[in-house]
Amino acid sequence: TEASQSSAPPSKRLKTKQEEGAMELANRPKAGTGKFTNQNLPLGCQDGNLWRGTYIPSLAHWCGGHVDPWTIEAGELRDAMQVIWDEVYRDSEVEHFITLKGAIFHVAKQRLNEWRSGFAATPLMVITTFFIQEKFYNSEQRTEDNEGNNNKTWTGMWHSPFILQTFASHFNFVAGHTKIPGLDSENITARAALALAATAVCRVLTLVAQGSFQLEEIPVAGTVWEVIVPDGESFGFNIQTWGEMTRKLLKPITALSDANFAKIVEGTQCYVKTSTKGKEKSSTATVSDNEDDFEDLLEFR
DNA sequence: GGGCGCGGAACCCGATACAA
DNA sequence: TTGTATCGGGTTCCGCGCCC
Repeated sequence: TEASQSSAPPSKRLKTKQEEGAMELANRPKAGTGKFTNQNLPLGCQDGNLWRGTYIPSLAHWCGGHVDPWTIEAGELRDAMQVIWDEVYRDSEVEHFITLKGAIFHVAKQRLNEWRSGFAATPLMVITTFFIQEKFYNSEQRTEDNEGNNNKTWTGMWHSPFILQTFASHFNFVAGHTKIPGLDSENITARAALALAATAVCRVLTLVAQGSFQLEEIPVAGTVWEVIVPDGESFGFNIQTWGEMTRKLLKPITALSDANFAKIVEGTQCYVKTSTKGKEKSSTATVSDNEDDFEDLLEFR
């Protein structure tokens, strides 16, 4: 499988011990909170770290594939969950029919929310690091780049380390995903994830251009920086503000040849965490300076 | 090498904020 | 109100360095 050949399997934290307290809880949300938790999942599905180590990555892998990740219809998501479930737990005793009201659906959606919020958080961190390292933050340049929502400025975006690093966080999240024949998962190419990554970077640069992105130095031992972004729908990473951008980007990304897309993925590999050896320090040291000569969104060289 | 301790990443959950 | 997304931080575990 492609997973087994990946040179960088960032082996999710392994759960060696079995869940002690997960014994006999009813398939019902915890009293009071009304929220499902892992404890409500079918007994045994977390054994061997299958749930977090395989099931969730496989689901995110599917979500990052070719569909608009903002608008996956619940029924369609459920169906995909079911197919993945049947495959991941094929050899174990754990059978389950997933329902829209059940624990699996809700807990998995929670994990998917965190998957998507990772797209929002990564470029914040990356670009913050960039500003600090390059000491750009206090210069006036940050307001000169009023690229905003202008798609023209996004030509050749595959070269941007910001986007590649953000894209890489997707591969870190889905590490451990397994082959799901029922979803043709081997041919899923993370195009939606790239669209999300590009959108997320665009969001942060837009915040910077708007002056909505504040860096504050926290006076403690050592130097700690805090990123401050205002609350509110227009500043967040959500479908209302960024769904359209994602959809627009998804079109040309979908139209890319497999070969060219593979080149992009290859470009992310230096940012994908490796397991043990050759632990690449994912610094931003390779920020390039040739951002001016992009001609076409789809250009490759 | 093997045990130990530390630092930090990953995972998860409850609280909170926000939307329907 | 109920339902959903996000935040903050507690807990667990990994990986590394240190000492024996």
